[in-house]
Amino acid sequence: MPKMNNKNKIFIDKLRSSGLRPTNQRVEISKFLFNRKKTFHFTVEELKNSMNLKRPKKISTATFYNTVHALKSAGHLKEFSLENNTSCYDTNITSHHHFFDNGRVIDIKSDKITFQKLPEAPKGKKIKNVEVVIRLENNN
Amino acid sequence: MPKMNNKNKIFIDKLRSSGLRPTNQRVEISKFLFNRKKTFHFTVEELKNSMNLKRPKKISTATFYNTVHALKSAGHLKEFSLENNTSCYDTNITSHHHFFDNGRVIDIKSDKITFQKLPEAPKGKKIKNVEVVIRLENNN
DNA sequence: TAACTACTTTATAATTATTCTAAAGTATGT
DNA sequence: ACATACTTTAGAATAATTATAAAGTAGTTA
Ligand SMILES: [Mn+2]
Ligand SMILES: [Mn+2]
Ligand SMILES: [Zn+2]
Ligand SMILES: [Zn+2]
Repeated sequence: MPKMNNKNKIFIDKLRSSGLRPTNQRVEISKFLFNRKKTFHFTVEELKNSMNLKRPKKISTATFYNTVHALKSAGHLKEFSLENNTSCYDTNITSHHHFFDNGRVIDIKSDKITFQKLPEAPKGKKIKNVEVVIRLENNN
Repeated sequence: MPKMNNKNKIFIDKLRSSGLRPTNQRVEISKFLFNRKKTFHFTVEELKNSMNLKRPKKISTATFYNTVHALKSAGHLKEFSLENNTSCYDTNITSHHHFFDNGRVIDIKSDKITFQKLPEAPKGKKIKNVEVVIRLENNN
């Protein structure tokens, strides 16, 4: 068996809990996504391009989509739509908000926005979550 | 010249101010969009299907896209992304918020949501707008 | 280890929303 | 009517995503 790299345990666990065997490709993707200090916002295309750029043997598009979807379904990633109608994934799975600054997405911690007034959910419904997008433009 | 139908003036004006000549197809689209009391949220596909359903001579896809884009660029429609990454257009061009209830989009008037706290824009930037999405789910 | 099985990866095809192209149609000004 | 410019349309092209199916790999068993 391949030697169990203990320092990868956390990345492997995210795969396992997503129902995925920790293959080489998947572990590399998981490390690339989660082995960082700051939130990572990415489209699958961006992820694929940046990971494949440096490697001789490319990981296929399908593997990127499959892995990201599984991680998302298991709750290890959040998904939202960018203004050009592509999916953006977010390694910050806590409830939070975003600045949209042209193409760039920036996290806003949940406690930076509080409400004075919020509407009631329509009859028979309840609120699942509340997400705020603050669109930015340049000064002057 | 075709007799100037005065009751269509408002719909024709929206086209003219979007840089479009008021052709038959465009006037019909403009009327379909704006001749209603309540906000209309739609995708181009939905618009095309519902308008073409009843008519013997179909309006082409390109005409729907072109007309909607021109109206949007002129500020007569707003655009946002649905969760399945398709463009949703909104006849309510005032600043407002939305409930997302499964596939359905419902307006929330701007004054129904007020903030206690909002973050500052990053250096060199200012806030263009703030939009809230409240996602709903069924009770129990 | 060999064989068996199940899961993975990949290239490629298919799909969907959208945009582009270019030809044929229509309106407008003279 | 003629010339010109704008429109409509069918169909091709694109881009993001999903599906397919063959070849590869890993885990298990004998
Ligand atoms: Mn998806
Ligand atoms: Mn568009
Ligand atoms: Zn985020
Ligand atoms: Zn609306």
